[in-house]
Amino acid sequence: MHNRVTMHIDMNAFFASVEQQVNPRLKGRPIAVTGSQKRTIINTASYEARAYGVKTGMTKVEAKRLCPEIIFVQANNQRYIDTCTRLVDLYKQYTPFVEVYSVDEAFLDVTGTVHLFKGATNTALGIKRHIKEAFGLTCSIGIASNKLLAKLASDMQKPDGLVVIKDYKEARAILEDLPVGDLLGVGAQIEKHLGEMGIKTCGELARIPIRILKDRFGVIGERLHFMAQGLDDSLVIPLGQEPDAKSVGHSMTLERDISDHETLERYILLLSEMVGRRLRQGHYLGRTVALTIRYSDFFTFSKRKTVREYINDGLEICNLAISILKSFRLRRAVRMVGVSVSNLVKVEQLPLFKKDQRKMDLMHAIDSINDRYGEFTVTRGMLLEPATGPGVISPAWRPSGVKRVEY
DNA sequence: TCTGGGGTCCTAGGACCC
DNA sequence: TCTGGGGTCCTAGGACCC
Repeated sequence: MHNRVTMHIDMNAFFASVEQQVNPRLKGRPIAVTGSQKRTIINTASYEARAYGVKTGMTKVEAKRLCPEIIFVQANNQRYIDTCTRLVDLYKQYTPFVEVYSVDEAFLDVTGTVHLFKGATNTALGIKRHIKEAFGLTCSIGIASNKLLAKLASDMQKPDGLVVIKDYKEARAILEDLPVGDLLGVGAQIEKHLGEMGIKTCGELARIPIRILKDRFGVIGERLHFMAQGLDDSLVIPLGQEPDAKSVGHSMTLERDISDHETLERYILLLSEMVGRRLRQGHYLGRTVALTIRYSDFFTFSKRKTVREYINDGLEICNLAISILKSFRLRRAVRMVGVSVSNLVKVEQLPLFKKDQRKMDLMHAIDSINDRYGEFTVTRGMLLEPATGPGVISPAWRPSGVKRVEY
């Protein structure tokens, strides 16, 4: 078991705080960042709004009911991406081992550098002050000997927190009464199943023999056993060393439910072009295309098709997706449609055949124009009206590689 | 103006092959 | 003429994360 000085930094109410920084009128007020679409949800609520019970995932109507004076702000993705990128630059002044866990969270392995900043606590205080000065933002920092405990620690004090878990003795004391649901990887389902076994806290979980957990929960049962004791040997994965992507996809909830194939196929083309472009940007090709459909009653399912050749052309992706659509009968109006490509390979070298080379050149030319002037300046025609793409950046966004999405 | 969007990992079952 | 047993590839779906 490694013992690394690990830090988890969690930006407090990130999107909302950024907006309050940019627009002083919003400071101290209950605000909520939402998407641009008609059917959107609360992405982040400011602490002022959270005091009224406003939470991520709520509809605007719900939020308004809880807090009539709430101010809705449309997400500015580029702003959050820029801030995140600059935050990472700041972290790099403290250690080269920075893992961008999401747009508002990062792990830092500072084992080798804490001595330069007079210890772990002072390093964290320095980072907090540095962020406050440069961005006007607050964060919660957790420090411990591994990622699991560091993340638990950063969760213990919000906003503007700093919690250090010094050793395993202290970790065990914290874990003893900690609800199992607070562990990373324990969601509502597993929590419920554990509850049925009479296990509510990590302390209780730690005393269950590993074999029982493994029989009941499989692979994740083993992890539960170790996590309940504060043990975690996963390493901080520094920027640029992330594993290759396994899938790339886009989906969109339509403004209103639709039933006709023709309209649906146009959305599928739009989504396929978006996916293809991102694959090419990341130098990926894939051979499995999945089509996801959500009906008006929220029933959601997906069907996929695997082909022999690797592809990353939007039109080819689209053709496959449409052939999937045609392979079954729609039972209801469609609320959401998604296209994703998996079974990916990363291609470092250029294609072998002249014909393929020309096709690639064309696609790259189109891509570079789109890079400069925005998505869908140039398309293969017949696409939908502009501004139909996703409105809010996913919190899982990362500043490098294929996950880069800008609209 | 009911319920977003981007991912990962795991499981289970069927087809097919030797 | 009562039915093995691996292994791989593929599909579908669920649980979970931010």
